[in-house]
Amino acid sequence: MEKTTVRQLYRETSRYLNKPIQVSGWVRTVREAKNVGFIELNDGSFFKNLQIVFEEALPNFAEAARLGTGAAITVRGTLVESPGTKQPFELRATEIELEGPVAPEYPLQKKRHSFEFLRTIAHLRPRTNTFAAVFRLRSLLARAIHEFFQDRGFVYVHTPIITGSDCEGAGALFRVTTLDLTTPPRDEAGNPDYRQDFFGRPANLTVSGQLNVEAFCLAFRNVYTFGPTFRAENSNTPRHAAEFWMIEPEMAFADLRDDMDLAEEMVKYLIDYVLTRAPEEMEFFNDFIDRGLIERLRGILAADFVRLTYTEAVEILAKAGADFAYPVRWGADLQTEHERYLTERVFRRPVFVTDYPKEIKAFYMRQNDDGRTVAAMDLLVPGVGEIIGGSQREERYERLRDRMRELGMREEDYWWYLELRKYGGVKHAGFGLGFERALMYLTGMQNIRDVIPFPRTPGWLEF
RNA sequence: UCCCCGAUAGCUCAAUGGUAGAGCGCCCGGCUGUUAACCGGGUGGUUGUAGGUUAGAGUCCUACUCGGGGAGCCA
Repeated sequence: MEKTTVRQLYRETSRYLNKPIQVSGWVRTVREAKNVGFIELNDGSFFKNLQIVFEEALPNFAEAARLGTGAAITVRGTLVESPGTKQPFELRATEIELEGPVAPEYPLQKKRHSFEFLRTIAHLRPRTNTFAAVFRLRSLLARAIHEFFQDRGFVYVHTPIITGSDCEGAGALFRVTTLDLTTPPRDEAGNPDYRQDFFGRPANLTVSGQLNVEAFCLAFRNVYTFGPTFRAENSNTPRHAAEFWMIEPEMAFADLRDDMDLAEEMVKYLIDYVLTRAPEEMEFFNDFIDRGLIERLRGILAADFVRLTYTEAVEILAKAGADFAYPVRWGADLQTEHERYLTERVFRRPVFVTDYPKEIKAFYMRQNDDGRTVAAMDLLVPGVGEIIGGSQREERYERLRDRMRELGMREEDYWWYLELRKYGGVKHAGFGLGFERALMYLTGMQNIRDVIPFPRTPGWLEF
């Protein structure tokens, strides 16, 4: 008797129909009458369930009828066409073997649970429809990202998780130490003496792999990172987590236009990839999470992304006459309400905003000839907001050094980053894509905690 | 971190400052193919935590914890 998966049964039905097969999985629900019973079985291989039919002739009919939601079983029988309308076929069982019983207090019911409750049982929630779909899509999206870049010759670089620099000052840092925090060794000034710490200096978890990946960019030409990043900010929003994953491509001999071209091509590639490869999951998101999702994503495949400068954006917003809580003013960063207005009301599609004032952007962004803006770009998408932030990098040694001095940065901390500009430095550009934000955009899920298997947020480190 | 709202049975929610309830789940029974199956019965509580006000607190007050919405920071 052939061991099969539910995925195989759905994808190659004719091969298995009217043949004896064996499946193993977890019970989603049991319905029983006096002498016939039904089990919805999910084996983890496929989004949809397999209906098991068992009748009085089954030796352990009573035991099967008492199976609880969550129990693990192996079923042998024949796959037949189903007289019911909700499934094309079903497994007529000749044998049902209990692999793992389930205690009656199993918290997952067949009815809908709130996402807030399911977060408190993160070890069980992947067994629900929504999270099975979310995390299969997460896996698929990771693969799509690698395929996109590797197919285009990009080299995957593992940048360090532990760093000695605070990279661009992008947010609060998690300190990494082996010092005894109750009685740390002290230096002459009475501060903790990091010379005696593991690395002989302060160490932190990375907030970005960008600076490191630039070194590889200037060797391999086109590179990308894809890994975890950590921000110790006390951010309590549906879009922030303390631990998240980021994709950071970097291209040599490329300017801001090339950067936007890559970002647009990538976003469209990812949409097409998940629509093609996970149709059941996407249909589920469309029906139960975000009505209109698929139509919206298809529309984006066909649309050209809008590209406008920060200065143009400010003009549009100023003329809009909308009632903003924060006034629009050249020189101030765009507020969330401004970004949403642009992408959701004015253009109704993804929007690149470029050439921001240098004062509100990072030190490494390339200074424009106007002396007051830098070659930066943010990609704003309806529903999620900022999903990508990128720039052309400052490749001119003196300009970069002077900007760092203006900002009071310690050059010696960035000696190797500056050296990249001395030894064959070329124009180059890249961006950062929040992996979870992309996943939210593609699934319609509205809280980042619900697209991370075991999310870490301020005050929450369960599991 | 700031503003607003919330926390009651395993879950989702009711309860005028006056005896803590319902639906679902779970357990038992019934039902000839079910589809969130259905029908009947039963089970189920330190009302988030710690204080306070009151003759009396789920209800009012304070702090804290966690959650939701918004903002900031950003991906």
